[in-house]
Amino acid sequence: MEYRHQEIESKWKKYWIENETYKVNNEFSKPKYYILDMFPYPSGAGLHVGHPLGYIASDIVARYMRMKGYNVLHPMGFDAFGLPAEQYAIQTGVHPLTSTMDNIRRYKQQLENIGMNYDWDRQVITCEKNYYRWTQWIFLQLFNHYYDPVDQKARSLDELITVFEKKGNIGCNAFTSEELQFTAEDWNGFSDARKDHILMNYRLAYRKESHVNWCEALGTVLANDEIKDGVSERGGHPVEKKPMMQWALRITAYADRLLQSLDHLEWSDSMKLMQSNWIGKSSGAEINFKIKDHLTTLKIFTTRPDTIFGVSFMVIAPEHPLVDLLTSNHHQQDVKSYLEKSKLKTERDRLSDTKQMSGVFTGSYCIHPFTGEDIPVWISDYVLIEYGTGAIMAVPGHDQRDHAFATTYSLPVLEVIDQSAIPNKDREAKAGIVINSDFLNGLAVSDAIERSISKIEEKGIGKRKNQYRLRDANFSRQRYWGEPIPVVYNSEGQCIALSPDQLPLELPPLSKIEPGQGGKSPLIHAGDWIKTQEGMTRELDTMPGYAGSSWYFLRYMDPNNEEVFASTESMQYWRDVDLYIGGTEHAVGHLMYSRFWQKFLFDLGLVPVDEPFKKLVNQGMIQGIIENILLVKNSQPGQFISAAMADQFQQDQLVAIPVHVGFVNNYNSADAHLDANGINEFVRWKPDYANAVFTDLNGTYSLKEIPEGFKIMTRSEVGKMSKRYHNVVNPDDVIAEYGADVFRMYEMFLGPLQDSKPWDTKGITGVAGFIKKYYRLFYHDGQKVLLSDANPDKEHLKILHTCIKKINEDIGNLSLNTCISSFMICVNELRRTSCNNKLILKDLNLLLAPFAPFITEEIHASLGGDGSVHHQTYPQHNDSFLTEDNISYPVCINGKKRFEWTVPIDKPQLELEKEVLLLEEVQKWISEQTIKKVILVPGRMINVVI
RNA sequence: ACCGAAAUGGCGGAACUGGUAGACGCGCUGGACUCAAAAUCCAGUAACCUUUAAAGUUGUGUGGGUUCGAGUCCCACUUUCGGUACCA
Repeated sequence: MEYRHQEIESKWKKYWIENETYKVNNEFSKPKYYILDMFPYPSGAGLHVGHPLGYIASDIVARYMRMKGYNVLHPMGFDAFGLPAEQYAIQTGVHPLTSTMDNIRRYKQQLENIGMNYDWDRQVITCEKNYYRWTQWIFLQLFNHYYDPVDQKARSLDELITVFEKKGNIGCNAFTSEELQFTAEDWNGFSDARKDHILMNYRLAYRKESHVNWCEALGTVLANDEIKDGVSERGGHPVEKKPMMQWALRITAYADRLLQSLDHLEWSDSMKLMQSNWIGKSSGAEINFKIKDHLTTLKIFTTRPDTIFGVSFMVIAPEHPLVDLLTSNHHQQDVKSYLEKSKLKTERDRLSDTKQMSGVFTGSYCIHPFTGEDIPVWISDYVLIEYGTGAIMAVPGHDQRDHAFATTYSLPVLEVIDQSAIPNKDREAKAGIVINSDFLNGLAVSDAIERSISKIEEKGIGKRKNQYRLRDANFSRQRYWGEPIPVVYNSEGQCIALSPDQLPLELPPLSKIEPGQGGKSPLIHAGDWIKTQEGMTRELDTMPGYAGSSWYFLRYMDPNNEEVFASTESMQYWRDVDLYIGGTEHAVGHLMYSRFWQKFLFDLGLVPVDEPFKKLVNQGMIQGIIENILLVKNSQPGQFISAAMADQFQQDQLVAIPVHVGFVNNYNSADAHLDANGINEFVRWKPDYANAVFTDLNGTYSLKEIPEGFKIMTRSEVGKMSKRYHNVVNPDDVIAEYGADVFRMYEMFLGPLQDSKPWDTKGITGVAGFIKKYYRLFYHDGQKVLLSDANPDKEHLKILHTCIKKINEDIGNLSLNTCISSFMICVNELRRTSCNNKLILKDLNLLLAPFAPFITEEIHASLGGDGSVHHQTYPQHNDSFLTEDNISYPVCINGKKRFEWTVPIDKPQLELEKEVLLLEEVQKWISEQTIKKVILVPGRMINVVI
């Protein structure tokens, strides 16, 4: 009888639920281990084979740690608010809550089929009000706190108000985005609205004007994802940047701490580097340039104040508030048309276009603070309004892009650093001696930077400043399917937060989801909900996707608490995540926001540690194969050509249309194609192409004329597995065919956890064969094998303990692919030596349990074991079983291996060195040459150098 | 454009701090069992040169370098993947 996985899996799934095998209690006497996966967004396509890669790995580690005696917290939940559900609702009318809950049910079932050991009583769903109530609560805390950079912590806004009442803000260090000064008298005289406006500059959750992607034709704000090639993906309408009042989180207040505490984390260096580059700290100076014939100044930031004598023009961003003021009458037209062009460009385009610079002269000049010369002010979109002050002093002599710009518009290039003594000099290198620069002449760059800053400060025209690339996080979405922001506005537009006891502010039901006028969120249609009884108006924006995911790991510690987001007691015990596994796609966004929230909550004394994720591992992505069919652009009625003919066309004449991989024959191979059948399926799926024609090397045919054997080759590429590419592979079919244990082990066997790889089931029969062989150690022809109770012999102990040692080491390194190989080797060896020893096989079964939870549970029971196999103690190897008598040395001549030499393991090194030279194989190579030296690495190799 | 990662047989991959390149598995070839097939088991399998063997040569994306010795370290580059609200 073969191993019948379906029967056995459903039997144990049921047992585990009935016996609460995976129930997690706060057992404070045991050491804790918290292992977490990044929870999924429950997409309509279901769980795909890429998700479980990390989930299986963490499931294995969780089971392993439990068998090692830890109290393991390994929860799962759902990041349930998001754009796709809303888009689906717009298309189909199905309410996001309905579709989301359906998807969650499906995901849960799929996860259980894989044999995950989650305690579902701890599940967190971000769109449920008992969860988002606390997301709103944390938002209120952010709203009611400011940041004190001196004490490096968040403080209550009430304290700040008291200070303002007594002393105004002069000499106040609170972190702020406005440099407005006022006295206590000023403050006390301000209107409520004015005070409210000023406090917005301090709150950690605040409102400000930011730029959004506005699509006039669709009447809505678009996510970057909804824009392709600068136009809306839906309908291809133009998209432009538009300023709108938006909520934002003042993450920049925490920039330094987010950077500093990276050092203490067990994250990969590349991950820390990405985070640190994202924060992007740079130091330099902020300088105010006088504007000729105006009273205002132009504030710029530069990291190279040493090159101030090399400034030949200024550049401001097209969105800069001084654009109108600086544009002279004569230049109105040019500026206007330039602004319109650049509005349509995405930020990425603006940064990518480094070869083709564009800009326009304003007609105005700044005055150089030291030379008094006139400096023309230009507008260019290579300067971004969101970074620094949105304006720069351009030094084309020592900055690549300024140089490109100067060349394009024939502006002067001044050299102020002598780099003649520097090899491989590059324009931007901070090395050399300053020249042509008055008081800076003769100084080295680093000294000149210091000197110039002191001079600038002395003159009162600027100051030393650290600048961060990180910018405040936009927290507003003009969407329905997100957490409502718990604030209301009075008739003067003053913003008033709800009190915590008014939470949760529930998302009102909406029968129809569509944007309101002027880009308002669909909540505008929520009728009574909008106005409170007191005559206030509710905030209509909702929170972004990352709100709920910024703190969910805390809720798992105490998921059903009604009084607080999690009790102090439970947080004291679980503290932080010991191992966090998730994809690199969250490298900066989610991980940065979570760290920020954690630090904020830590400042408030609400969590015991200020970093949430001690150790982080990024699993690779399981990619899909995207199969495309090539359409000739602008062809009527639509001509598809075989990819074999693509070279007969210009690249930009063809459009690749992703087709459902199910239609493609020999998918993911050189012969991937659509045959007549596939073409028919394709047309049924995309009826727009019913009249299209299909061309291969032999001719062009309409749908009805397609001859026998006709093939239209597809173009295959590797990419994300996603609903939008119609290439999602579900684990369900694989599990139905081979069983969950095989699926789990195969995903691990594919390669290192951290690597990305395309999904392919080619090798799965190897793992299936392993499970069958394993089963046959215990069952043969439907009969239980009679196992021996004797003491195990030396050979079998060595086979087993070699494996135990390797598995323990490899799980520690998360090298789970090599674990699978080790199991295969072990089982092959035991079979080769016809092992039927019960003690050996029992330990092997324990060893395998975290990887193959079902079959090992079955075998544990059949061996008469107590309770669940997953509650047993994990085997530990014994070195005394692993000793060897002999060792085989590779012998190299000049570093190249020539033969192997087996010697007793305790042979002294000196003897080895002597005897090796006498060997026939060595003599052969020496012949007439002399021996220069012999290198012996004990236990590893011998190299004879001649 | 920028940040990060990766590249090893026909394929997925192994090789811990520089020390036997290709473990394990897939695929392929041959054999055993079978009337036959499936399943299972056994053997072989980097390329090249010698038609066997032995021996040898070349080989870890490309080009250089360091070293007795490089898949591993250094420099430059190519391609692929992931990310990007954002270079001062």
